[in-house]
Amino acid sequence: MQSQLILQNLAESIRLDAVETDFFLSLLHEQKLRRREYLLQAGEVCRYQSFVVSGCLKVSYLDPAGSEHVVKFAPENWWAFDLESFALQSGAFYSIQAIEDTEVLKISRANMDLLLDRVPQFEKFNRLMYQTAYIALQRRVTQNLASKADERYQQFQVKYPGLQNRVAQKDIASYLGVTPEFLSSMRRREMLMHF
Amino acid sequence: MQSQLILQNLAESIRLDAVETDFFLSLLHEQKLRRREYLLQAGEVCRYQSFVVSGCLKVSYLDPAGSEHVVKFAPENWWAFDLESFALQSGAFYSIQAIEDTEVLKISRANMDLLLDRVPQFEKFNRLMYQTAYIALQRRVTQNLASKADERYQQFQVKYPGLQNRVAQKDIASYLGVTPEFLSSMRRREMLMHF
DNA sequence: GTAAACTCTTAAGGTAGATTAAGAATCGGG
DNA sequence: CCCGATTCTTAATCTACCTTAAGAGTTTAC
Repeated sequence: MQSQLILQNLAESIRLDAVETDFFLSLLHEQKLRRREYLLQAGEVCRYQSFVVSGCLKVSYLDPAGSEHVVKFAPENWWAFDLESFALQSGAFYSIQAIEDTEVLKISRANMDLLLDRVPQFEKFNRLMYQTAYIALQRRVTQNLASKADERYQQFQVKYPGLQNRVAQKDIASYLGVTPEFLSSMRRREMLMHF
Repeated sequence: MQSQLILQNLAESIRLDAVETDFFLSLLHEQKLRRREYLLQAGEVCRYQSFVVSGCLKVSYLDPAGSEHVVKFAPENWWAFDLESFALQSGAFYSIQAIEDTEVLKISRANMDLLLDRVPQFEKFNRLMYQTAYIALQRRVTQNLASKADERYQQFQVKYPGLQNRVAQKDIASYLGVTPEFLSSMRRREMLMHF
């Protein structure tokens, strides 16, 4: 199992000893997804919290009119799950789909509860994850209110460096909240400006 | 002290005995604000978590270009604080201002820590508050992506029933992410449709 | 390996919502 | 109670972004 990246990720917020580390690793499941395969479909209960080891996922919402809105991308070293559905074990609002062949390590709700019980450190990890998620979301809301499409495009490039070359234009457009046609024309204008 | 409403609010998520209730109440501070007075200014550290007993607050963000974006309203029975600033004791991103004469009950960060220590029930209360805040925000993001100004106006009316008559049009416009002029013309269209 | 199905681009025309301006209504301070 | 400052409205003009359409490039499926 490719455990190095996830341990590194944990180490950013908590410190575990060898026994705790092994216990944590024993609770993980490995899963490989092909491009376009779903990790979670809207409506299902989100039973796992997933960490991306390689590849890339997209988290998106299908509105009643049938158009897709990409809410976030999760390339390697990102966590992806429907927080609401995982916490309440209710039907998921979002779908999670692989946009490249992707490998994830995931932990079930039951195992996470076990972990919280046996290794109290994870309370902190969880709390920080919630906090970070909330703060990131808040920032995105206020930025979206305050900036136009081209500024949001720049912010996307800062937040996800290099990802523009791995993700379909239409998905980037959806993330930015514009049509693919408009993104295309923004990109052209941007290129022309460099000559 | 007007403690009835806040106890009722707590009772929605946790159950306290008489001793715990008294201890909780002993940690609260009362504060009265005049219309236009600030409870928190952007940049300050948010030292209190505040509950609105009467009146109404607005939480807003001043973008670099100097225009205001209202993020939420807090009429009676709502909590208001800058979650990020309160949690990390960092400079606040948002300002909180009274838009009517307002009475709040607030608890300091230190007292909240004390409370968490002595009455573990509040761990749950806090976790639920974070969770709810996150979920509400997430809903707002996806709704905003998926709907136009007039639909958002309807959603505002559902979320804050009766508030349209208490809040300035310009603040509602800012909350919806449109100009006051455009809100005005939406309202006119809406009225005309009823004849 | 080729047809069908997506995806990206370009361009023309359309619309939601911004901007500017100016008058009417309302509010707030002395 | 009055005057200045906000706030709300209406209307004209403008712009960011959408829609539709169509051709070129790229994947996918058989």
